[in-house]
Amino acid sequence: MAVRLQDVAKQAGVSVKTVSNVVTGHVHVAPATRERVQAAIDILGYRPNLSARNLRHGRSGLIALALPELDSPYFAELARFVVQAAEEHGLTVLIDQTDGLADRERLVMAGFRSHLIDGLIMSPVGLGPTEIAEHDGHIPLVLLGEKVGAGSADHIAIDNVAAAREATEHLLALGRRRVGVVGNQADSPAGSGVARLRRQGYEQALQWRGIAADPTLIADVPTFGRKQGADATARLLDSGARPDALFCFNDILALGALRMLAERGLRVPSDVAVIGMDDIEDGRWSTPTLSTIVPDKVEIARCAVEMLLNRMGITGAMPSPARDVRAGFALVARESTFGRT
Amino acid sequence: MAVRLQDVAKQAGVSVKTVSNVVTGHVHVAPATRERVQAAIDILGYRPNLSARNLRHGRSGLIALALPELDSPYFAELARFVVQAAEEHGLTVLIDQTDGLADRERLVMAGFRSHLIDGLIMSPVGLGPTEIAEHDGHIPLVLLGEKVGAGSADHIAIDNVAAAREATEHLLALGRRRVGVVGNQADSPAGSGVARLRRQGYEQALQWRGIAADPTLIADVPTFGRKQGADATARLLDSGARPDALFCFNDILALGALRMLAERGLRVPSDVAVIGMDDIEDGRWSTPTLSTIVPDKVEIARCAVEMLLNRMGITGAMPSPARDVRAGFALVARESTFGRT
DNA sequence: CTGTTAGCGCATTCAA
DNA sequence: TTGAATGCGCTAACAG
Repeated sequence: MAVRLQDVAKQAGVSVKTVSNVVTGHVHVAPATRERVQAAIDILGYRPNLSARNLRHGRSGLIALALPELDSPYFAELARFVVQAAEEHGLTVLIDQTDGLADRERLVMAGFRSHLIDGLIMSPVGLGPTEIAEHDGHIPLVLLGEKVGAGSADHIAIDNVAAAREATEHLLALGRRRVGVVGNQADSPAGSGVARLRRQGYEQALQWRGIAADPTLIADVPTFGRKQGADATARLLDSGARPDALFCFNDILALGALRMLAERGLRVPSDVAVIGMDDIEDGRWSTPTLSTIVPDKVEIARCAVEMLLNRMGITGAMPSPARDVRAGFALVARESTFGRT
Repeated sequence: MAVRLQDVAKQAGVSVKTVSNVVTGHVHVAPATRERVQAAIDILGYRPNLSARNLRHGRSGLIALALPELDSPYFAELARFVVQAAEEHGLTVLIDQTDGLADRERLVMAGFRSHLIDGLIMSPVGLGPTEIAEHDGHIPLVLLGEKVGAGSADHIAIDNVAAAREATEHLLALGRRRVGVVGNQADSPAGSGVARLRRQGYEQALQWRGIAADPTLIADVPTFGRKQGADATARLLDSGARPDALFCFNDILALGALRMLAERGLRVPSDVAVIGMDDIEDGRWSTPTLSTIVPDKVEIARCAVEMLLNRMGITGAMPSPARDVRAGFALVARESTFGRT
C-alpha cells in the first residue's frame, strides 16, 4: 500500500540513498539520475513519510499554539499572525483550545504531545504564576499575555499597566471625570491577571490627575465577552453611578457596552465615551467606531515564534535566561471618544 | 538526553515491553511491577516519543483544517467547533491558512504533510471543481462550503441556494421591492462558488414573486470583508439604484453595509433593511442587531470530523461513494429587518 | 557522485 | 505476565 523510498529506488534502479538525495535536494545528484528518480516518484506517487523523517531528525517542525478560544477576535487575529510567522520559518502550527481551563493548560504544558511538537506558545488564563514556574523546560515555551513569575519560559506582551493608563488618561483628557470600568475581575483564580494589570493602569491614571477612585464605577465580569460587557454596563447604568465614560478592558466588552448604551438611548461619545483594548477588526466598523489600544500583534506573533526558534536551537545546552519582551502599542481615537454624537 | 523506554526499563529492572505495557495500558501488568515502572517513569521524566509511535502505528492522530482565514469570524467559529469535535475523537487539529490562494490549497491537497496527517478538512476557495476532482484519495478529504464536482471527497454545507432564497424572501415579505445584493462575484476563478449559489437563490426568490431582476441593484466585491461591504454599499447608494433592502452574502459584508448606511444617515431597517448570512457573534451585538441566516456550525463541524473518521477507518478498501450532506440552517430576524427605526 | 548499513523510539510479533 | 528480537521509513555515516 504505502510507497516507500525503497520502492522508488527499485523502480528507478538506484539506491535508497540516491532517492533520498533527490527528495531532500541536499546533495548533488547527476541530472540524468535525478530525472530517472523523479519519474519513478511520479509513477509510484511516492510521498515521504514525515513521521519517519521526524523520528530520524529528532524534530517535527510542529509547534503548538495554546489559546483560550479560537473564536475570540483578538485570539483569532493573533493566531493568524502566529501561523503566518511560523510558516515563514517552515513551521506548522497546531492549535490547542484550552477554554481558559487550568486543567487543559496544565495538560498542554506537561507535554502530552511530547516529541511531536518542538515548541509551545501559550496564552495562559487558568494557570497561576506558581504553576507556570514549575515548567521544567522539557520543551521551549513562550508565554503570551499576562506577565507571569520567572521561570524557564520567555514572555512577550504589551505593558498592560501603561496601556490601560493611557486609555484612561485619554478619557480624562477629554474632560471626563466619572470613568467607569467594565471588565474588572475580583481576585478569582481565572483570568485575574490581565484584569488586575489593567485595573492598576486605570488607577494610576486617576491618581496622577488627583481624582479619587470610586468603587461604584467598577463593574466586574466573569469572562471577557460581548454579553458580559453589555451586562456589566447595564449594572453600571442602573446603579446610579452615572459614568460619563467607560474604559472597557477589551474590545468585545466594549462592543457589548456600546450595544447596551444604544439600547438605553445614551449617545456615544457625548453622553458616555467608550474605549476598549485590542483593536479587533469589528471595532473599526461598528457604529460608532471604537477607540482602542492597538497592540502590535504582528510583532507579538513574530517575536514569539522567533524566541521559540531560538530556544529550539539551543538544544538543552546553556539555558540562557528567560527573556521578557514588551511589545509596542498605540492608542487610536475613533468615534466612540471623538465622534460628534 | 532523551529518555527512552529502554532507560525506564533499565531503571525499573524490567524489560522494554513491560514499560510499554504500563505506558499504553493495553495489557495487564502485575500491580507491583506497574508501580515500580511508574516510579521509574516519574524519576526519569519519561515522555513517550509520539513520532516514533506514529511511525510504528501508521497514523498520527493529526488532522489538518485548511481555511482561507483564521481571523474571519465565520471560519474562526467553525474552527473552534472542528477543534472541539476532533478532540472528542482523540484527534488533534493542525491549521493550514490558505488565504484563499489556489497555490496553497493545491499544496495542502497534494499532501505535502504526507503521512503526518490522517485526514484533511478543507474549505476551498481558490481551487475549481475540476482541480478538486483530481484529488487522488491518498488521504481522506472532507470539503466544506461550496459544493464541488464529484470526486473522492465527502462534502458538507448548507443549501446555499435555498438559504439565499429564504433571506431574500424575508426581505420581500417585508414589502421591500428593491432588494440590493452586496457580495456578488463576477465569474472570477476565486471565490465565485458560494457567491454564485447565493446569487441564484436571490434570483429565484425574485422570480417566484414575479419581480424583475434589476442588474443595477447588484454590487460586486473582490473579497468578503467589512470594508468591501461598505464600499459596495456606497457604490449602490451613489449609483441611484435606490435599494430599500440589502441582501449581503455574508455577515461581515453586512456589518460593513450597516456602517456605510449609518454614515450616509440612512436608517435601518426603515430606510433600508439589511440581512446577512453566517450568524457570526458580532451580528448579535451590533447596532442594529443583524438579521441573518444561521448555519448549524456545530453540525457542520461534527459531521465533517465524523465523515473523515469514517474514511480513515476504511483503510483504502471499499471506497464507498462520496457523501454529500446538507447541514441545517435557519433564518433569524433581528433589528436590521424588524427593528423600529 | 552513488551504494550499504545502522539506528531514531516504539509496538509487536513470538517465546518463555 | 514478561522478555528478546524485528521492523515501521527515513537519513546520516561511511565506504566505494
